[in-house]
Amino acid sequence: MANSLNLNIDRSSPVPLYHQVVQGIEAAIRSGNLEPGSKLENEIDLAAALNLSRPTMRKAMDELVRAGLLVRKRGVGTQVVSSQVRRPLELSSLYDDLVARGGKPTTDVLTFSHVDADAATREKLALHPGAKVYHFTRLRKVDGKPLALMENWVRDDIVEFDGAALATAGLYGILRNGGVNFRLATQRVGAMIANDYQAPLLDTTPGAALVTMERTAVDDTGRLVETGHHVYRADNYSFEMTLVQR
Amino acid sequence: MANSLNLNIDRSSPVPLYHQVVQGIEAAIRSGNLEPGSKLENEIDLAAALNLSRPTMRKAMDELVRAGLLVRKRGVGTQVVSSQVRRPLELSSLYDDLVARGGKPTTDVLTFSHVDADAATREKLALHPGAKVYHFTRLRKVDGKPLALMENWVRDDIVEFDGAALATAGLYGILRNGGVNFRLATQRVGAMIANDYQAPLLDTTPGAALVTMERTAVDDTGRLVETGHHVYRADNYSFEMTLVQR
DNA sequence: GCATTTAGTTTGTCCTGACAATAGGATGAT
DNA sequence: ATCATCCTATTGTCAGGACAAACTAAATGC
Repeated sequence: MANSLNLNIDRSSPVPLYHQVVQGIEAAIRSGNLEPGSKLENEIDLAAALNLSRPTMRKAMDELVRAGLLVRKRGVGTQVVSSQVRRPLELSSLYDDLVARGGKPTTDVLTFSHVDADAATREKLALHPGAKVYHFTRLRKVDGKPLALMENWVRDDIVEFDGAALATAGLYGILRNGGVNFRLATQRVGAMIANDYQAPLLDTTPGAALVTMERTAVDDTGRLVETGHHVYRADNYSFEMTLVQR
Repeated sequence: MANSLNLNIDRSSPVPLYHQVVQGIEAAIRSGNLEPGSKLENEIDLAAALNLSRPTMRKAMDELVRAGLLVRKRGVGTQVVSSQVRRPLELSSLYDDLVARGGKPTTDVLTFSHVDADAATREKLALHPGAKVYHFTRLRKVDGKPLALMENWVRDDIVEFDGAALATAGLYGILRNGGVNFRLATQRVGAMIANDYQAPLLDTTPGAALVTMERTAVDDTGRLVETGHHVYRADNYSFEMTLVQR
């Protein structure tokens, strides 16, 4: 539709050009300026219009395809994907999620200790026998209502921890401040029944459905930094994700 | 570690060069030939060793980084990520998953109908009022044991459906045979308690934990082809995924 | 001995250019 | 009118080069 999408590319900005394009197109889509189903101009013309090379333009569109916002077809063109598609799965913590949604998260630190890692934890974090970890359980509330019960184990050779800090900042925030750059995480989502310990903390009854999530996070040096087991009230929380065919 | 990883690149193959590299390195990692934590040669030398250009080599490594198998750091190098990392989330059906694992899946078609889409379905598939859809429920078993109860709605203007075909082939297989090229899907994973209808079908008791999954799939033309609501026994199934920081 | 600078290595970004593969419509023959 | 063929538009793949930015480690100065 020759929608010339008037983007501003700032060549003096430290933000890479392709990323500026990603942000621009994403904003145009989310604002409705680019309608779902509409066709974009072809790569060559778009690149020329913005004074960019085709590889740069292509890299930007690659990201948007991966994010599930665009669909490409050889010989045909590129199309904005029909709405419904939300943000893809990102490596962010629940705390970040809640802050982004405008909720007011608070955290109760239920237990905090610095202990020898047991066999299961050593396996998950690839630690030597005798290594110690921080182990703690937290209860996350939003606007006073309990949402998640979290149990975590963190290597002790990266950041000095204390229980008080955990009450005011998210785990990932503390680790990032301590110089940890997260790169990837594996997580497993399942379900279980609330037991007698969990139910009162989450303000529900034993036997209620809970969503479970286990996650292990890796930093940019390849270290397994943190592993955790979280449970959420099923009526409050679910995991949404976008899968892209490759 | 100058691990020269002896790959064979076949320039006459229809498989893109960068993808051959992806497959080669992935195989080397999964076979243990490239150990977790070990460092790869730098991009330039690797490209030269395989007689490829650096952009091609880079594209291959990009994919592996996204897949969570490699970690890169400017000025330092590229490293094989510590094991633990399984396959990332892909757009495949449960049927495909089970076949890949070597199980013997069978399917009972419980109900099958061709009906007017209700408001909720029209919203999910972006259909006009009065449009019709195929609606069916299936019970998926592996080696005779029930695993998943699935309820799906499919547009009726793409592929002609009949209940018998569903008993022998997976939904996605039928649609793919009908010319549908899936591109992406959004799904939401949560939990619920088995009710009186679900429990006997899944060979469990009312009140047991179930994993729920809702999915809507989009094809390469942007059409919302299929939406479904599946439930799994929590003791048999969970969703595993790899999240990559961008 | 310690902090600072400097040089080297490696990945990150960006460019120009070229050809291949595919889809879809236009064209032409039957 | 129908079918096969050609043409065009568009994305997919690949090459080679250049410079920037970040990190490491060695050399330097105090």
